[in-house]
Amino acid sequence: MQDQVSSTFSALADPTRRAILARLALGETSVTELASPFEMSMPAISRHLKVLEKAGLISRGREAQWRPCKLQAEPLKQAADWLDEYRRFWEASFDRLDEYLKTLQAKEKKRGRTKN
Amino acid sequence: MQDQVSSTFSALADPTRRAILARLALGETSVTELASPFEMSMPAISRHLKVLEKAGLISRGREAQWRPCKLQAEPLKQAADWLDEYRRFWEASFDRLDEYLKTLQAKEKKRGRTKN
DNA sequence: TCAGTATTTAACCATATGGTTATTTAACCA
DNA sequence: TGGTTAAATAACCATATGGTTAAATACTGA
Repeated sequence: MQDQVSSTFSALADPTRRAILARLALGETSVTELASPFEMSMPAISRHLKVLEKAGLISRGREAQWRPCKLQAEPLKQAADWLDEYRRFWEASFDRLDEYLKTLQAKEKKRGRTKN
Repeated sequence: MQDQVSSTFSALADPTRRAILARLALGETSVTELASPFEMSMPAISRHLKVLEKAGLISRGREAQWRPCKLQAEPLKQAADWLDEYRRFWEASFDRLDEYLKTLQAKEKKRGRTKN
């Protein structure tokens, strides 16, 4: 299989799955209720849930004939941590970013090659 | 096409593309240099770059026969904002999370159905 | 104009993804 | 036991993804 961060981002790349996670943020619930907002067959939802489960984003219990799903946020934290490395790029103004890159290059003692 | 957040997460789901972004965080550079760390043909890299470009994660210039790539962080911010909605789930201890869910349910004035 | 370098595009292939309907499994209830 | 509900699995299909090699394009520089 692939690495954790890849499978997390991959799971999050589908709007249906993100909507499912949003619903689970309100508390755990059954597959049928998770499926209800979508114009999609149960097997389709079932497979989305399998993707989320493999990515560690949900866990499933057993309660009579229901298989309640529950949000597991740890992989989201890892994804957020990855993104956080780039925070300075969207927080800095363009001018300040240029400054930052110049500082970086100064530290690298002109190895040439990369422009700017 | 798909929505912005979907194409961003989708682009980030590949380790090669994340490595390319990591390199671009050091400053803009050519396709050939971006390709050098990988055991992969140039066309493969070229297509990864196209995915990143379509997701708005990079922009490309023209300088003689080079097409320098540059990181564009705005979509990363949107992805981070999406994830941030779930921060409380990984920051809260399990006990505190349970408390939070109970509070939520209290507000909902027992509509029944969802357990916990 | 011609040769070389950088990059993209074309054509192809294998596997993954996301959906469907039909069937099966698991548990409840009477 | 048999009928009902919840959910997963099987079998199938179309399209997307990620790689390849070979060819085309865009620019440089003599």
